[in-house]
Amino acid sequence: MGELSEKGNITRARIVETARELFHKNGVRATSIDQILEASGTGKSQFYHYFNGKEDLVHEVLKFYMRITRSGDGPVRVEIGSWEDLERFFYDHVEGVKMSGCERSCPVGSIGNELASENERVREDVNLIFDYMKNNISGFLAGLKSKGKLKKSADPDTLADFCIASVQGALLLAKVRKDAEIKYFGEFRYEKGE
Amino acid sequence: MGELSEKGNITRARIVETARELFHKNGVRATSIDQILEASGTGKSQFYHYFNGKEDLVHEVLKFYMRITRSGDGPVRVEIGSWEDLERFFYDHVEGVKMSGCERSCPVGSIGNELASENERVREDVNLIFDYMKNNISGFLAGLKSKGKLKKSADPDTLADFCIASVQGALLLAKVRKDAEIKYFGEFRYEKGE
Amino acid sequence: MGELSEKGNITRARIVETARELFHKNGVRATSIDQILEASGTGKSQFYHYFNGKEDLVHEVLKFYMRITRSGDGPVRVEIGSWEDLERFFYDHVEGVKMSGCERSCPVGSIGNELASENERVREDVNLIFDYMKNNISGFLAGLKSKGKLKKSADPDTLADFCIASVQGALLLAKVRKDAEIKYFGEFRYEKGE
Amino acid sequence: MGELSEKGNITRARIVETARELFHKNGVRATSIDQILEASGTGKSQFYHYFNGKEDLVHEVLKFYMRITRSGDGPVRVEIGSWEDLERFFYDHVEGVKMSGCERSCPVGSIGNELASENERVREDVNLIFDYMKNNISGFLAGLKSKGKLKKSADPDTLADFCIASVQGALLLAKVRKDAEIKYFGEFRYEKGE
DNA sequence: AATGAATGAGGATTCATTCAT
DNA sequence: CATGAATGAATCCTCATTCAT
Repeated sequence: MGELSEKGNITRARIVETARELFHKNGVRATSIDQILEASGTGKSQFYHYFNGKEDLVHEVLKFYMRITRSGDGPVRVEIGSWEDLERFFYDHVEGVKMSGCERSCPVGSIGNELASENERVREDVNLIFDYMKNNISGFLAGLKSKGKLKKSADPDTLADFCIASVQGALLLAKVRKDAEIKYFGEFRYEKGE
Repeated sequence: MGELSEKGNITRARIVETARELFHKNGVRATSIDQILEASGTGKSQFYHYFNGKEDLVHEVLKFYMRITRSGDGPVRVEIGSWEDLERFFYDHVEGVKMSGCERSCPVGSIGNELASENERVREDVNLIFDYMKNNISGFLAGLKSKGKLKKSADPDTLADFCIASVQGALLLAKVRKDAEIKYFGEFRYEKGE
Repeated sequence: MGELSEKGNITRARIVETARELFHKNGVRATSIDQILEASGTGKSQFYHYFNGKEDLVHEVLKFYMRITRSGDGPVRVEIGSWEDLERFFYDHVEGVKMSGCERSCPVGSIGNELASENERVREDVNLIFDYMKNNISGFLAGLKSKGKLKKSADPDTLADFCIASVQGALLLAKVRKDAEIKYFGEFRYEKGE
Repeated sequence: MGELSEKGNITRARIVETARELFHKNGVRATSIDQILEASGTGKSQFYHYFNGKEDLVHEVLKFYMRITRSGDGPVRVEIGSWEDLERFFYDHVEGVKMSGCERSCPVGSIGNELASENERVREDVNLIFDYMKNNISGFLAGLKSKGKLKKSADPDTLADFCIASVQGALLLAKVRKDAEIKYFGEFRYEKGE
């Protein structure tokens, strides 16, 4: 019933998944299409049947990240309803880094860092993902604030940005240090305090 | 009197400076040596007279960042002796981003993000720079703590890491958003409070 | 039914054949890949579709020589069943040199001479070809000896080596002299005598 | 009294000696001028003060070989006055190969093989050296013949060529096999026989 | 939907050689 | 005699992409 056959979808998905993995591991520019096709066991020009080019593939990878971020199927759960959820949001990220032997930072942030200045669509894709997470966090904080459970001076938007930035920076540090011992996430807890 | 003639040093320095600029603007992989040589007005193969290869050039660029970080000649002053200094440390970074029209993040962090996993020397170079900044900050905080001017629960090392990570993440966010309105740096101020 | 399509094989074979010719004429290092591709009328980067690099191409060329040596399809017939065959083995080589205007020596020996010290695989390839020829000769001589038709003191292996070496050296001399008047091959005949 | 100062001659000689060594080890084309200058500790463009170019250097190296061949200062003594001398001529060559771990063949023959077809002067240089050795041998054999100590059917020139070729081929074989066990040189002894 | 051959521009690097001092 | 910076063509190789089947 779909516009693509089942098998086609599978091939396509395999390409995206392999690309996602290699982009995360080595970066976008450091990953050639040939590499992706070989790693995914796909014939050479299947690629151009499913995608318009490398840029399109990057877009698809980012769409994938957006999807699992929204659905909660990914390693980072971003539905924030409690301080515990927020803390878990931090530690989900850390777990991801640890699982890679601390050799990778955030896959979305990395792509943003590498391509945002030269590719507007990529920039927007990454922005959307960051914004989605940020809104989830600021929504939670705004709720707290409306119930008087947050310092008056605290601005939910500002703090949510702070969370996103801290996570991105922390993962980069972990990669550069090859060490994911991140202690400062606990600092955010102070917000809770009266 | 130097080990290299004056003229040689000039050509070499011009290459490093141009590379630094282009690496920051477009990333290392996105910058070809030809581009660097053309932009620096250097003949085609002077490059290999002065450097062993691209990796060597990246190393030189990072050494440059280390040098200006230590000497304080760069846009970011990293001698921290007061809360004002710390705040200025944050805003120096932000200014750098704004000056680029928010199209760039931290040049050092970017290189780390792009190459740390594939190039151990680069990883170490970036690590050294981060550590230098971190130590300056934690030194200041430790001084405060010893004078009882910091919360007992606060750990200088942890908070210094937090500062570095926040800055790195904030610059990435600014780039992805094309907007450097970063408000949360003020949050760090709370440490001062008793 | 083959593992490569017919057309692909043709392009690939054309590259190998052109390389073989140019390697023989000018040497391996003196022959650039661009030259090969231009001479074979192949698009610039087809080469890396079929070969892993120049070394791989040299290997293929040597495999080709091994093949025609075994099959007897080449200019040198190496099945030795009589003194006439052995003599012909010498003169086949000489004919090859003469046909090139005495500007080339043995294509296999040349490659060995140029690359054996830096490339183990090439060394082994050349060695295999020499050994194949040597074994054919020593087999013939051993047969003679068992029938008492060779001097007792004569060692088939030693004499076979002698044949190979003489041919290689003779072709080199012919090239250096631009003259293929080689008379001494007749000397080997003496073995026959009681 | 010479046209070049003593020091100049030393520098020049050092370049030639280093080139000779590297040409023998790796081949002429595989040896860059930079390599030679670095290995000889010579400043970059001293080279063009003493030589007209790489070709000129090759010529000088071959002249060096000619000189030590004539003078007998080299590893191969080429004055042939007895069967023992001739045998020694063979084994001097073999010793040279063994000393290099069997990784090299004849330095003169190698250069001839690599460059004779593209460089007439080199071809002539190599030819001269081969001819000098050949004449020494044929002179000895002619003397024997005139005294009736050689088979009537034996032609001194032909046999001398045979000697040169055998040596060249044998050294190539030794290199390709990484084994300098050469037994067949004894075969030449038969000439002595009645 | 699939195959893989073909394209050609561009990337990093090396080289022999010349020039300015 | 000596230094080493500068040149630019050439070399090997990779890449994203298109074409023919």
